[in-house]
Amino acid sequence: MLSRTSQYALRSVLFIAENSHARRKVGVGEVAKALEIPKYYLAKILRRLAVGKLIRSSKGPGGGYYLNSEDFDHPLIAIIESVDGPDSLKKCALGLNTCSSEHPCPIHFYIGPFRDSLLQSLSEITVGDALEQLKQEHVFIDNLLTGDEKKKSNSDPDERN
Amino acid sequence: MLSRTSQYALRSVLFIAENSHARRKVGVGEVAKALEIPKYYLAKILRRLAVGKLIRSSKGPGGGYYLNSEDFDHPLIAIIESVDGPDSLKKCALGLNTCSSEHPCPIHFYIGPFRDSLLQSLSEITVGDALEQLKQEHVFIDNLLTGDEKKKSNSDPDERN
DNA sequence: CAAAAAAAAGACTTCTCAGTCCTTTAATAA
DNA sequence: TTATTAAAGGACTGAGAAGTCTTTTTTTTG
Repeated sequence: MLSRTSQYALRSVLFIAENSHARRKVGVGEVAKALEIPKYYLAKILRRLAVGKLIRSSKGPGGGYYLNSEDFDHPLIAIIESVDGPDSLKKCALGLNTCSSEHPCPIHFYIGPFRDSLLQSLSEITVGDALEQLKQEHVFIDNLLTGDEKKKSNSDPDERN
Repeated sequence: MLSRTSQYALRSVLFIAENSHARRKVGVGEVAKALEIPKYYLAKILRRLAVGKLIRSSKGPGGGYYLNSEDFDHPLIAIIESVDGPDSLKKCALGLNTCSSEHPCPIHFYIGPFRDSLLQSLSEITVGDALEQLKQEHVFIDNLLTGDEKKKSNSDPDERN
């Protein structure tokens, strides 16, 4: 469905969004540990995201990754395409290069609508939207690994971890 | 979306269904050529399908692959799972092993419904259904490669090729 | 300025999927 | 019963994704 790389990317961006701002950045190690992603592999992914201007980075002590306000407006699809290449979702959808609405294969009929609406969702939903959704569900992105739900009573997100 | 292997598998089963019966079997070479699938790779896939009792095979002269009447009742998902392993579609959907309705990630909300209906479609639609669909569209499965539509005026399917 | 901290860069390994080829087994037919 | 035909089985290769490690660059701060 989604490559592991783009799953990592999506989760990381959401985690960084939850846990950072221009004055409180998060490092690769922190993200890797929280989301249980191989650290050095994650570093590469974050670099690609930073090059694509989907997240920000700064070097040196106190450095790390963070989002600025515009970055919350990127659609989720941008993150996927940034790490997996453009059209990665579109081209892997059917497999038949000549399968189309004019020459539909039976699979086309079932998969087509699914892929289209998935694509539309991912293009509409922004990082900010997704974050909002998490908040409404009282879920932190890094909780999804263990399944234990942190109480949202702790006010300062910087205190987590 | 679907692995290339399961795409090969689906198309092959439909092709075999269209072009064979217990007394007129088709060989790997024939399928491979018609569907433009690497022959030796296809052989492996067909073997897995045969072991999974989704298609039949017989050795020796006049041998090859074919479907018997029960085989038309298998849902398409069975073919996919037979070659890609069980739950291949379910588990690749989100990537998060603990993502569930109780602990939904934001992607879950957007992907979930589509994936569920896709999964349901693939579980409902049988090989026979898909074949019916093709017939209604006046399409042969091996036409989907080139896009040129064969006229369905030729009555005996054995005559094709 | 020097030391430390963190990302950036790049070389390298590992694993899985896809694809190829060769040998063996089983079934048919002459 | 022997030759032929086709699947079954297994060894091997290649490409790309995923993962690891080391060195370099940049930035901060004492």
